[in-house]
Amino acid sequence: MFSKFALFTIIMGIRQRKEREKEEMKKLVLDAAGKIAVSEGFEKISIRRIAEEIEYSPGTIYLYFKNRDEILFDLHSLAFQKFYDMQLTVSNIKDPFEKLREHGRVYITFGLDNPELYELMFIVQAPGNEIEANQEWNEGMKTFEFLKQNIQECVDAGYLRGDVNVLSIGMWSLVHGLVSLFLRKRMAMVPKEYIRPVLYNAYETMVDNFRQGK
Amino acid sequence: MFSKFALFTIIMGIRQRKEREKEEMKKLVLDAAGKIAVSEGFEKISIRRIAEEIEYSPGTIYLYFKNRDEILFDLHSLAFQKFYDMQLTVSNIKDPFEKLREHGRVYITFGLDNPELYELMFIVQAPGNEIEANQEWNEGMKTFEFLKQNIQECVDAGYLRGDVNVLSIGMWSLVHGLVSLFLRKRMAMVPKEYIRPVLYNAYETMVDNFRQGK
DNA sequence: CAAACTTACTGAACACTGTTCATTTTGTCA
DNA sequence: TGACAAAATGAACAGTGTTCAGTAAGTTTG
Repeated sequence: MFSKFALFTIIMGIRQRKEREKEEMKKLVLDAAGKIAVSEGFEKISIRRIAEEIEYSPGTIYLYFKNRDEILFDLHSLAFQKFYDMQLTVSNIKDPFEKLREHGRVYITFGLDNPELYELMFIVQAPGNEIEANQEWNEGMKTFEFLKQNIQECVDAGYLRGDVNVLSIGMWSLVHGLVSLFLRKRMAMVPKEYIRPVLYNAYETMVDNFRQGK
Repeated sequence: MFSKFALFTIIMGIRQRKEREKEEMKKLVLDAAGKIAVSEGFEKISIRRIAEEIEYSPGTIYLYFKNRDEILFDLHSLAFQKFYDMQLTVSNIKDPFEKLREHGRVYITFGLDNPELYELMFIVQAPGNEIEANQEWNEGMKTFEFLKQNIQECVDAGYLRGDVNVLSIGMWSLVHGLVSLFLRKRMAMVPKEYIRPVLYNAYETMVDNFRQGK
């Protein structure tokens, strides 16, 4: 017979393996869902379509996710990781205002280059339901805090005036408005081939006019 | 036998009545769809649900609309009419900048007071598909032109600097961003009971900082 | 007025969707 | 190998948009 300690170790080992296998299955599902989103659009992510992709039956997916919304929420979280990495690249810009300018450009670029991810992060209903249910949104808050920091620096340096929270919401809404109106096909006044320069131009015109002093 | 003229008159009379009846049926469908949207949310608008509401079979609806998207598009057009009426109320404000300020407030108010209509106008995919297919968006352009006029006045009066088209896209994106982030539950940093004042405040802080000279 | 024609409408059928759950298969341990 | 537990299945339920052969109602003509 095993000692109490050895038995414990074995049980914990099994538990860990099970846990690992569970995570691997979740990853399999999320990868498949992500693949479908990128190649066919996020609205084509269906349980049956994922099941087909990973060669499991539809019912199996429900052993790892409570419902479709949870899959979309997890996908949204992964998208935020990717976005956050991109966002961090502005860190090495010294001048706060120049940093803010680039910050917005990076945001718009991410939205235009990763429309399906952007939809999941900021437009699609499903992740919003989870956010509301959980009464928190760590993913969104983390990138919002990063923006706030930048805005705080701008206020401290005299580039901007006003409450940092309010200014951050305003700046975020500006870039989100630009990207989301385009993604949802409400930028009919701009020919498709000019969208990118026009969005950058609109953002920069706004942010430059916004600059105080100097 | 009838004279050629009398015969023509009769035929045209019938054609008109048929046309009228067709319009009435369309109105019946759109009213039902609008009712469902307001009471249960736009995503609950289904052909079967509308059919039940108007006491016709689902198939009948397809004799008056080519598909569900067309119903949502027509609903979106009706919403724009309502919005345009509200938008016009800022016309009597003399000072261009004061007008612009109020313009934005009216926009935000409309979005918060009519979330389902706002979704259809600026967020939901379906009307966007029609916009893209038709290569035009009269409804959106009309209200955009009205905003542009206001911005032009602001530029002429020295309140704003820059290209009118670009400035208009920027201002529109700002207010759309504020409203749509909230409607899609991405304003987690703001407690629900403060949403209205915070959105107004964010908008006004932005627009006031934006003001040139003075 | 009745027959012929036209228009309006129906509802079953097709191919989808998310989700549940009794049943079966697979894996583990004594 | 037998007993138990865990994992996976796939049929079933209630929905969705859309089509179309068939029926019912309305209109025109002989």
